[in-house]
Amino acid sequence: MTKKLTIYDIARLAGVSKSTVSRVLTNNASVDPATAQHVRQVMEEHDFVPNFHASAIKGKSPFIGVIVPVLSWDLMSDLLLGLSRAIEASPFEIVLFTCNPAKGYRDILDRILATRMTAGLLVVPFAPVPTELITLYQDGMPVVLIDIVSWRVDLPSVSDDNVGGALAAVNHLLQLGHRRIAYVQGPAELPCYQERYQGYCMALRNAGLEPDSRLFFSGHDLDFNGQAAIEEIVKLPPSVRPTAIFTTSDMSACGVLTSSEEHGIHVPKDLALVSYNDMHLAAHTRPALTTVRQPFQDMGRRAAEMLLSLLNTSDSIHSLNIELPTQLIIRDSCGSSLTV
Amino acid sequence: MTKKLTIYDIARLAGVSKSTVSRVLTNNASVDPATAQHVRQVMEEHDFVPNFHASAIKGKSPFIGVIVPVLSWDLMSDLLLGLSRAIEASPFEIVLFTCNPAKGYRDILDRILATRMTAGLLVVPFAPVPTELITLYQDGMPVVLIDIVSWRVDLPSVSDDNVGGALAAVNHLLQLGHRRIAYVQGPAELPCYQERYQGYCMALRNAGLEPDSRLFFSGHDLDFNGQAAIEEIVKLPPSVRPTAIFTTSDMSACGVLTSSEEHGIHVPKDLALVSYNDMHLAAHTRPALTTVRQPFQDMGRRAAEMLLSLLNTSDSIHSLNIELPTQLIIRDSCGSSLTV
DNA sequence: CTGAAAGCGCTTACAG
DNA sequence: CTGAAAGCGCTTACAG
Repeated sequence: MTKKLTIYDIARLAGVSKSTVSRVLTNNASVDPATAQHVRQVMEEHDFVPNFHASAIKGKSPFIGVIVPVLSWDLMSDLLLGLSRAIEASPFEIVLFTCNPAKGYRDILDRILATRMTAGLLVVPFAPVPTELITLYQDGMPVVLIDIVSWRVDLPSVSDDNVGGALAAVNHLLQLGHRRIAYVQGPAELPCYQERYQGYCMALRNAGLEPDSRLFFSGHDLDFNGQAAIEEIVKLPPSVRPTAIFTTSDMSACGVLTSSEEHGIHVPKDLALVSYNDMHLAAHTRPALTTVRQPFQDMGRRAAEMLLSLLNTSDSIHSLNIELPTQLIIRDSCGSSLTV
Repeated sequence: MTKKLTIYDIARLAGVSKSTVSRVLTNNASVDPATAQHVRQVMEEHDFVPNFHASAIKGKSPFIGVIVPVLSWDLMSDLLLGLSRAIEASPFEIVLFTCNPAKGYRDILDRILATRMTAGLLVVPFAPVPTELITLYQDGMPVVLIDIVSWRVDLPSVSDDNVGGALAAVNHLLQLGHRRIAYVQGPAELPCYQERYQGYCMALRNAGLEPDSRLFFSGHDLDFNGQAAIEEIVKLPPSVRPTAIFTTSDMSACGVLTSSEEHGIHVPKDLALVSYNDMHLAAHTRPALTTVRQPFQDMGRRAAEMLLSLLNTSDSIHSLNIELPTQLIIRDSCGSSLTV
C-alpha cells in the first residue's frame, strides 16, 4: 500500500512548515498568495489528500449527516439524489443514518451530539421534531429540515406547498365540471394532510361549494384507504355519490383504482381521480395518474445548499424556511380530455 | 453545549488509567473482566460515546463506505435498506458515495484510499470493476461487491441468479402452452443480460425449441425497448408472430404495455408477458406484471454481513461469492388463469 | 493485567 | 506572513 503522505511530507517538499501547509488547507488564515499557490501545486503533484479524521479531531468534521426514515419509498431516493448532487460538489461527504421510525431518532442524535461526528445535519423528520435536535441547533450545529410532513418548528427548513398543491388538484376537477368531489387522506394527525385538506376546502368554497362530510375519508393505511373509500362510495345514494375523487397520496390512488375495477367503476369515465406525490409508479398505472408532483429532488438540493451556506458563514443566519411549489401533472385518471 | 467527555474523564471516574479505558473500548487486549465491567458501567452511566474521528486516526475507521450509482432507481433503495439494517446493528456508520456513472468511481476510490476514511467498502458496480478497487482490496481494505450487473471479478460478492431467473420466467410461459416467445433485453454488453438470455435459450431448448432471431430484441434504452419490440412484432407475419414476450426488465415491460395498448393488442389475452426486476411499480401496472423478483434487500443485507465478518477476522477470508435465488412473482400479465 | 509515555495527522494560539 | 510548540482524543508498544 503506497505510503500515505502527510502534511509534514508536503511541508518538506514545499520547503515550508507544516503550519503553513495546514493553513492553506483550511484557508482561514493569512498565507502569502505565492507560497499558498506553491504549496497547492506540490499537493496536486503528489495527489495529496488530507486525512479527514485527523482534521476532524480538532477542526471541523468533513461529514454532513443525513437522517432519513424509510428508504423504501421511491421518492426518498429522489430526495437523496438531489441532496447528494449538491454535496458532491462540496468538500463534504454524506454520512447516511436510517432511522427506524419505531425507535425514533434519539439514539442517533445522541451519538452525533456526543461524537461531534458531523459538521451539519440534513434531516427528514417523520415524527414531531425532537427537542434534542433543536438543542443541537441552538448549540451551534447547523441543521436543515427537509420537511415533507410539514411539522412546524423554528429551524431552517425546506418544505413544499401542500395547500397550493391540493388547491390546484381540486381546481382542476372543478374546471372539468365536477361538483361532488370526495377526499381521501392518510393519518389525520400529520400536518401535511391537514394542509391538503385546507386546500381542498378552499377550492370548493371558491366555487361556492361546501365540503360534505360523507365524502371525507381518512385512515392510517394508505394502501387500504383508497379501497375503503370506494367501498363506502358505492353504498352512497346516487344523489350524493361523488363524480370525482382527490386522493392525497398515490398509494391511496392505487387502492381506488383496484377497488373501482372490482366494482366495474371506470376511471375516469365514471369517476375522475386526481392524486398526490407523483411517485414513479404514477405514470404506469392504468389509467396513468393525474397527480400533484412534489419537488423532492429540488427539495433535497435546496436543503443541501442551505446547509452548505450555513456551514460557510459563521454568523448563524436566522431560521430560513423555503417552501417550494408543487406542480399538477395531468395524465389520464382525471379524464381531462373527456367531456364530463 | 454539555461538555464532551473523553476517555480521560471516564478513566478518572472509574479510577483507572486511560490506557485501560481505551482497551475496553477496543476490547482487543487483555483486561481484567471485573475492571472492564466496571469501566463499561461508568461509560454507560455517563452516556459516554468515544469520538469516532479520534479513534479513526490511529485505530480503524468506524465508517463503512457504500458506493452506489444512480439512487433514482427504486430497487436501489431496497438494497440500501437491507444493508443499512445490517449495519445499524454494528458499531459502524454508513458513508454514502453516489457515483455519477459518467465520471466513474476513480475519484472516489482515490479519495478513500488516500484518506483511509473507511474501514471497508460495499460497492454496487455499474461499470467493469476498476483495478483500483482490486488493488485496494489486495492491500487489505475489505470490499464486498453487490453485483447486480454480474461483472465477474475475483472479489467477495453477492449477486443474484440471472440464468435461473430467466429460466423460471420462460418455463412458466412454456407451461402455459406458448411456443413462440419473444425476448427483449437492455444493453447487450452487460453480463446480466447475457445470462438472462442463456436462461431463455436453455428453457426453450429443454422444451425442444430453438431461439428465433426474429424474436430477439436488444437495445440501450429500456424505456424505449419494449415499445420498439412491439412495433417490430406487429409487422411480423402471423406464423412467426410471438404469443408471449419475456422482457428482462420492468421498464421494458412498461414499454410493451404502452405500445400494445396503442396497437389494440390485449395483454395477456393476445400476448402474454413475463418481466424481470419486480420494481415497485410492477404490482401497479395494468395488467400487473408477472415478473422475476430480484432479492435486492437480501443482497444488501448479505453483503453487509459479509463485510462485517471480513472486518472482524483479521485473516482475509478468500473471495466469497454468494449467489441469491430469484423468485417468479405471478400476477396478471402472463395470463396464468386464462386458457391459452 | 495495567500505567506512563509516545505517537497518529492535523490545527491553532503564541511569538516573532 | 510564518515557525515552533502544544494540543485534539484516542491507541499501542514498552515496561512492569
